[in-house]
Amino acid sequence: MISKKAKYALKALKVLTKKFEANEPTLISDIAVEEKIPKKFLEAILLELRNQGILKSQKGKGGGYLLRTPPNEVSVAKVLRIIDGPIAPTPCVSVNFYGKCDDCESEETCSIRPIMLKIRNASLEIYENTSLLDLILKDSLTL
Amino acid sequence: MISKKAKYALKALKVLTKKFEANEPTLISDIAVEEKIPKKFLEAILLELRNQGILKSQKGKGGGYLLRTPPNEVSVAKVLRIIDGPIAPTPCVSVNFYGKCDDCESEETCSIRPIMLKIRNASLEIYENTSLLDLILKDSLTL
DNA sequence: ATATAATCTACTAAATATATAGATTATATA
DNA sequence: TATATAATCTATATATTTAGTAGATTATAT
Repeated sequence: MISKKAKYALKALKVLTKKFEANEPTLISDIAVEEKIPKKFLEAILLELRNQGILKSQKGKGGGYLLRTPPNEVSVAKVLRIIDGPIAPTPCVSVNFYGKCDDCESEETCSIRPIMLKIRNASLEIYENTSLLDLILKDSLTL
Repeated sequence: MISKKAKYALKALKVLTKKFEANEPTLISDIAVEEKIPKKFLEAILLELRNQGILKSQKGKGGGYLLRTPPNEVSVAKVLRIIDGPIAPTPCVSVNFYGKCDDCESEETCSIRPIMLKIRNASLEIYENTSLLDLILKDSLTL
């Protein structure tokens, strides 16, 4: 399961994706209301996305948040890694958060690693190749 | 990420799969030592697998745990659902643990649901079609 | 009767998830 | 330059989950 935080992040980014062409900052509170996200919690999420280079922000009147890059250039994988960490099901098959499993003698002989590798590959294939733009395009298609 | 508990469960089941033909009970403590799993923690895991019909047990001397059914009939999906719960990334796309997301107006218009559905399908395809027997067969191949 | 091995009951500690409250800082604009 | 605005920072709070541990009890083979 992805966290509610990650879901909130994707929903917030969806809003900013829809407003990307307009190039006008969007208020945290507007996003919070529109997507039913607790405002203070959303603040922390957007700040994190900004610090990791996904968003840019503007303080004061007329301020708010904007995507830093075009939405087709931001993958869902990137967002999930920032908010939830590893996408892989075990540390030993993670690309960005690799870690040796403390109960494992060797990765070569581990019997559960192969299936976890398959899961990781299948998940990454989808998450890496879906951009924020894709999210709203699919959105339109289902209407 | 799957929990360490789920990984322990799969490793324990791997041991029991290898010993399935012999039809002799295996001790909790033997599995614990062999797979470097805290014994008391493993006890709880095996009990859960037994209560859910994956294992059978025998008390007293000569006792221990055995697989209830042939290992090719037990999918990794079944094990993961018992130990970790849902395989799906969100409640709204879960087959066995479906639940409405409290922040969502409608599942039809949700923009992140389609990608989560894809992830679920890809994961289930792998987890459902991999049995305990497959785990050790792949194991042998990599030796 | 005894040793064995699973089972049951009851905790514990640490980490993570999901937030909330209030003070501070930067900025546009009147 | 004063003011309102809106993001940012600091500090908690609370519940749940994770990953265990300890010790008593029950069933069984010999």
